[in-house]
Amino acid sequence: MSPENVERASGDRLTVGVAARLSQYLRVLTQAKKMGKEGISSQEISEYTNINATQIRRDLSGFGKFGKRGVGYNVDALSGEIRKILRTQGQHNIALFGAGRLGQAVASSSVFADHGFNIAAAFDTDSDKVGQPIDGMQVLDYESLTNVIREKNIIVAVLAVPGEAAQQVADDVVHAGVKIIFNYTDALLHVPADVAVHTTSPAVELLYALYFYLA
Amino acid sequence: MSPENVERASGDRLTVGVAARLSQYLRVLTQAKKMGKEGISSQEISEYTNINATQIRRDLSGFGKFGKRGVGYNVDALSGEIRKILRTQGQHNIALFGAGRLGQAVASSSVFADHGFNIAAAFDTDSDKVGQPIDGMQVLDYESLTNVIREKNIIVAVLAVPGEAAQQVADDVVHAGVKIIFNYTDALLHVPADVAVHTTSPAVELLYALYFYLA
DNA sequence: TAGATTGTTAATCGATTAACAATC
DNA sequence: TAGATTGTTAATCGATTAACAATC
Repeated sequence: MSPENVERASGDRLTVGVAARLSQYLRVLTQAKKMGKEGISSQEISEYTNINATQIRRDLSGFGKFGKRGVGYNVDALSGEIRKILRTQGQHNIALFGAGRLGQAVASSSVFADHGFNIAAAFDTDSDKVGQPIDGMQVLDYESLTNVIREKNIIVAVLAVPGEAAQQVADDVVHAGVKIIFNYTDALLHVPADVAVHTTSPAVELLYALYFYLA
Repeated sequence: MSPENVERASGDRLTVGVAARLSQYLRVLTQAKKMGKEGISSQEISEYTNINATQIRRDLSGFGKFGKRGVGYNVDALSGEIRKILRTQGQHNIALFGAGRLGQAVASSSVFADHGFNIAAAFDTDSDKVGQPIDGMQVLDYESLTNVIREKNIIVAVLAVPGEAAQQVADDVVHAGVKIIFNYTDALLHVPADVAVHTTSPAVELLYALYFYLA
């Protein structure tokens, strides 16, 4: 083991860049496995992530020799190693807010389940939606959020509500103990410093892809 | 103007990093305007994007002096400047594939419209959905995609179809001339080198947020 | 004037890339 | 053996950060 590996193994935090890239590799590996692929090369991962193949090999070799020269990486084995590094081998309960079309789409998708995230509760303020089924669960009354979040030890909230309601929901879930908010709305959310907000912005990614197409 | 500005103004391509960050700033500015904000500081933009405030000022000052010391930036003016830099002032037609819950959620959202993207056509293979209204349009038959894409000069396709159908749709839209694919499915898409694929992966972002929460 | 925030520099750190020996 | 791909080095480039004068 190189000195660098010893440091890493001894529990240093990953840099933001490394953690983000490892997560990307895991997405590709998870999907590759679903598609029945057993092996994969750094070049293939590169094509799916737009991350340089040398960078990928460099990131991985910082934690061990996971590949076979001339062959590539084993999909299952590499997935396991990355999960270990990211310490995300367990299941995590998450809460979904908003049982509209977007909320239903999120609930019925396998993207969260594939990565160990279990939608443990879904909430809506609309009394017509409360009690209705959503992905095998019942939509819960928004008023019950604090108790449910505490009971089920939920630290991740997914916001699929109207933009106007987003800040109120953010305030309420933070008060109940949520530390990570995944924001599907376009609202700019104010949260305490110890809470992380991730906002999806498809249009932003398009803008930027378009620049490189037009230029 | 510094030599660097002269270079930029003369038509050099932005680096990937700069273009990505400018797009982020534009998302915040667009939303800040919606919320009635007239001015904004680099510190505020930093809070919403998780990009360092010095980095933001540095990025912007490479193109001109857009701010006022002691005051900050004017939201409208700065939006305009960034749009100029990204050359995305016009309207762009995009095509939506899949009129299920996710497709409907995408169509009824304002995220694309806010940034000048006009959903000019929506397609589905399900004959029950074809002809039905979606966000003021009619869902079109999937078979008509090639003609519609060429007629409306569409270079961006948004995929909200089942994962199993994604590669076929990608092949078809590429054949019709699409250059940018926004992939909401979990499929790993094979496309020619001149086509850009952007895959949204909420679970990946959660994984990585969770790492920093757990560590 | 006092407070705030930009624009800019300089130093450091991490990402990117090409190249290639090692080895499957 | 021949071909392929990893693991690793070294050089370069861009991102990050602290610091602070300029100035609103």
